Amino acid sequence: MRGPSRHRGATLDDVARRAEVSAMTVSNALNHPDRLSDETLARVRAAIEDLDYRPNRSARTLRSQTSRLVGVRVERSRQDRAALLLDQFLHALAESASGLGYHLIVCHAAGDTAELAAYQELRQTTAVDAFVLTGAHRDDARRRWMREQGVTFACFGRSWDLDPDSPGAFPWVDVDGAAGIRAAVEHLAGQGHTEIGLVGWPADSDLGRDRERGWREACADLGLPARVQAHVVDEFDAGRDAAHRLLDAPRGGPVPSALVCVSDTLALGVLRALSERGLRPGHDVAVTGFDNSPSAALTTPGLTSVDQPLADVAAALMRLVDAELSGVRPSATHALLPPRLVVRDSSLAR
Amino acid sequence: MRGPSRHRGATLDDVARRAEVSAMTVSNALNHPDRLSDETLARVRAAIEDLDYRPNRSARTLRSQTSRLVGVRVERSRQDRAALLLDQFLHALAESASGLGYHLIVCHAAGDTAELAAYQELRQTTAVDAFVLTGAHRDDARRRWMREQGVTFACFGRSWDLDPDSPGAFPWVDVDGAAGIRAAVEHLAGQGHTEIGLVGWPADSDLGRDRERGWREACADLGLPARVQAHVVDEFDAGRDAAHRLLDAPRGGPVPSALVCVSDTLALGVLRALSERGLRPGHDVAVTGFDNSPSAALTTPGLTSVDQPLADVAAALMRLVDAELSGVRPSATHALLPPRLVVRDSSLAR
DNA sequence: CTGTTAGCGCTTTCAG
DNA sequence: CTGAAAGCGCTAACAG
Repeated sequence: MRGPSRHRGATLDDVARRAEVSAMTVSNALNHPDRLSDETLARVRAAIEDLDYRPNRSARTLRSQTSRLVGVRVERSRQDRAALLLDQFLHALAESASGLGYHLIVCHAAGDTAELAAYQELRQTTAVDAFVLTGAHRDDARRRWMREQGVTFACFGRSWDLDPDSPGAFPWVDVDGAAGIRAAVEHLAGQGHTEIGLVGWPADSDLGRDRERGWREACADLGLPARVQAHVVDEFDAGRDAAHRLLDAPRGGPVPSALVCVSDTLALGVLRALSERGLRPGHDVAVTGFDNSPSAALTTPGLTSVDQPLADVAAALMRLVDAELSGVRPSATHALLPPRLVVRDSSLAR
Repeated sequence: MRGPSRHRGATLDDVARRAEVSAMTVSNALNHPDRLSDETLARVRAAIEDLDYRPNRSARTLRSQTSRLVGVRVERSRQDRAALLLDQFLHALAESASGLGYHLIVCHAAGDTAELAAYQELRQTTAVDAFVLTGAHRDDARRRWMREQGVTFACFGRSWDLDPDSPGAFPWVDVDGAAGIRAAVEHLAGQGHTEIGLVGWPADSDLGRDRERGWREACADLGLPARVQAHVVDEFDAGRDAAHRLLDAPRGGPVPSALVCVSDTLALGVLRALSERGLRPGHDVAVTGFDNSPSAALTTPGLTSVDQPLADVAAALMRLVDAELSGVRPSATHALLPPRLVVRDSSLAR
């Protein structure tokens, strides 16, 4: 029933014996099926099936120096920030990886130096083929290291400081933050809001500047002022404080009736501030977030938020990695995916 | 500077040559340092250092049939449930693993059958040493499979149907749910509540029954009635509907002034219901959750919740796995860890 | 305490 | 299109 089962499953030789070919032919059936005649291929495949044969990754890696393992760092989540979506992203990445015959190997690291050390260790000990990075910074030390080492990688987060066609360009996938914020602004304008404020990140954040641009451009297109704004770090309390400041309308400035936030964390902080001021979200001040984190759906009132297509991001990243590892010239080395606004009560008057 | 660096780092032979010993001695320096004289050990270690040598996992695995890789499944998170804490748990697990010289390899699976298939694949192709399972069920097919295959594993979630000393017992780590709910009830009683209701899971959930027991026992100890209760699936809307039902006080029954929920998902649903009824959380009806998910801190008002010590759980799980793989008889094959109540505004009168 | 031999399971290389 | 030989880097088993 189970064939000539050795203790740990069938080997290539077992399959070869059964199919009455050499081990090499079985290997070719797996890796270069085009090299075999149809008849032989069918016989080998039947034998593989019969014996429930799976190639041993260690042996393969040892010989071919390629592991079909992709490294990914998992960061510690912070209680003062909405979920990092790691849950969804990692699942999606694992799914896409497995669809292409890869597995994910996880590493953790406390800081930036430790991150590189962890990657290096994974390269040296485990022959990891590639890495998926999240959150590209400008002038990212990680991508410099990857390039130096000649390691394949792809990044969730675009290259802000490099032209996509420049020699330093690297594969990335990102979500169009400006478009997401624009959708939020348009939705709010459709609700009749005319003074739409922004709660953004500090100016040194490329991601934040991109999202801010969406706000500014959408307001301009709609003929609305884009003047009420705050720029704070991505923390709950910072969002809360910012809302208080903006709603206090310093120096008799305009009072926003809607606040667009560049993250759910900030938006949730804004909702807290509204509560503290006795204002009703949606009714008195409309609020939108970004990320569509689990909290957005579960808080009360529900938080309107920009949903990132994480499954698509993950799939695109794995395709890029696979293309590079396969030596295929991919049709594009980067992708900017459109987000989708999920409307909930925090931005509706009733 | 970099020694006789081959293309992909130094090998055992490189180190052996440099230390003027045999390859075997270098191997022993790594795996059985007690077998070497102090003098030789020091020389080998210096050579390892000099060459920045790291053992090749594939070669080691191929030869010794042990990979120091631990498999863990990542599930898709659901938008209608509070974060599964995968973020925090996975990071903690990765950290504990790396402290003991292991790495985590991720697998995904759509259903229960697919899960076993994924584990089997990881065993056959990648020689994964052990698995960490989450969420044990009664009569769990996964642990039966693990046992049949002779695979090492440890489970986040206790064995409900087996005596810890019975032959079928397996290593597990869990959080004491009853104690967590008890803490919530005691806190509410301390706030003056005398009719404390429960929003629990269906009776077929062992985990839910355990938490319910905490409520029942705490109420009994405090001389309070434990009579208002609902049992629903773990979804936001189910919690919301349950709260409406309980607060409608069917048949003129008692109206609870506090609701203890067995999950944050349910508690967040309850908060939504309060809002729909124009009731103020904490002031009119106190609410507590379980998990201390990110949403608990970020919703308004903040949700009082039972925090699970995930870092401790992860560390204990990896210790169990390591003990079993090392053939060490562990001092205990399971651990029940105490949770900690985090009090926020949802359970405070002001 | 240290070294020799052999081979884990696969794929690269090169011949047929 | 198929196969034989060799060896990836390491460690188990044994010998000295």
